[in-house]
Amino acid sequence: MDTKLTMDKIVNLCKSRGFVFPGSDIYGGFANTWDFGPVGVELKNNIKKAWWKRFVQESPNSYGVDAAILMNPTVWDASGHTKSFADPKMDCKVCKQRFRADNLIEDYSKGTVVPDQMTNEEMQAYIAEHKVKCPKCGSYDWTPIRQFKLMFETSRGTVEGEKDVVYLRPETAQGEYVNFLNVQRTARAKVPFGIAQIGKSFRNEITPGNFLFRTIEFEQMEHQLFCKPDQALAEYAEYKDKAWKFATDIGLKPEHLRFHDHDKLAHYARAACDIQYLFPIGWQELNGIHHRGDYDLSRHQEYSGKSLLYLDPITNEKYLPNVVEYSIGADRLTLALLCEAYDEEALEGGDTRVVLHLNPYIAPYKVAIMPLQKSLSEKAKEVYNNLAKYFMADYDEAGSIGKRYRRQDEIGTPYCVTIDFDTLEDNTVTIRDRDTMKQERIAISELKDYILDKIVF
RNA sequence: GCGGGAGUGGCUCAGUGGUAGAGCGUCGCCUUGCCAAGGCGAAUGUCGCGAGUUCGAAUCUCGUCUUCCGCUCCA
Repeated sequence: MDTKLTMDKIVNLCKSRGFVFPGSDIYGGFANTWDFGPVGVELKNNIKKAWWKRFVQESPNSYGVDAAILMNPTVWDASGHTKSFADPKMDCKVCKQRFRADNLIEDYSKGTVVPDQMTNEEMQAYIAEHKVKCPKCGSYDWTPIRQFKLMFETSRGTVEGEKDVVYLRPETAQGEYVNFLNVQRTARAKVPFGIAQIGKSFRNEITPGNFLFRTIEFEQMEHQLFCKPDQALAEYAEYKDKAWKFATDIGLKPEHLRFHDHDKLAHYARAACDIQYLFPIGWQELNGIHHRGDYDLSRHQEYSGKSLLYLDPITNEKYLPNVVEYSIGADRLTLALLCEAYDEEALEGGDTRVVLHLNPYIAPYKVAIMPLQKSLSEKAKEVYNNLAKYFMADYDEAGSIGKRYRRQDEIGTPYCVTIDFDTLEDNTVTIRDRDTMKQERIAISELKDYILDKIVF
């Protein structure tokens, strides 16, 4: 059997076992959208829980928010998205390549013209006047400039014709920035402190999707640390360690992770670095850590007209904190963990089993209860009902016992419990470990604590 | 948006003009009783959709939709 991991194998397992289905499946799908199924939603929720636990629950100076997806449109002017997230594109009619008009002008003029200051009409006139040619094929045969918007637009309005454009947020970060003082005041937080948020973002990208890797709707897990400007670089460095520790703790192998520092920085960033993961499609970004300086707070101060200065209660200094942002895609992390956990193991007798070696904390089901025979189902259901009060448990009485083990292996269930005839006599069961396939006999009364001990993050 | 491939049961595919098949999977029963065993049985398809050609279309023609792979970006 070919044991090389491919994205196809992950996609197929996800579809057949109920992790992830194509979005709008019965209509033939909808590109770059995916629906999480019964076990997928458990997995993803557990991943989010683990992240929240690490970055909020166990971080005494961090606080959560859940901001609205639809924000006052001025927020996106302040953040720079209405400008930078709408690219003026032109297609070469000869070779069918698409280019950004501003890049064409910048390259043609060798930097002597600043297209950022130009309107689309001016850019188009410039290109016509200088007969700027296609960099690829050398032709001069362009389509008109079309605004390619990366933000999804919708409208708000009660009267037809009097609508205002509003945007589906392209990132969650602004929800934390605009609530900076609200959180600081109500939590009585002292700098440095963090605001965390998990939520959906939307980007209208024409992109190769690579399954969950890039989707038009995705969930971000973000932590924004507000700190004193002279401490920002130190915090930034510390965040690299924190991000790395979380990635490895949740189950990604260090040899599949690496740092990647950015040379070219986004308009808001003073320093930026990614952690990349070795996906089946190669090294790709898993999360980003950005030192954003006071860009965001100063812009929001400017556009809102509200002071966002922090008053240090000890030194009485007044200043605009700097922000260190740590952001990771929940869907992307889910994909990475599926890739990491996926294994095709050769068994004695030439058999193979597909098994997901997931961290027990994030596994969809913690335990599967299986009666050896259907005549034992009453006792088995009793055990199941008791355990289901504490964590996700599965119940399976269909097919041979071996087949049921394999089914649980494929969805990463760390423990399988079988109820046999001895159980009726002495109230003990066999518990089998997913990774080692070792079995041991324990009392029903100890089952709950036995499993709870193993599923701590 | 452009170029190229592809759409037949849940999955993988066969079927090139005569009103749909296999394997796997699923479900039920029997058997077995701790790692995908075996037997019997069952369900699931207006062959992506819409026109056209034809006595007759999964099969030929046109259109359309969806999806996958390449071109721009990013968590």
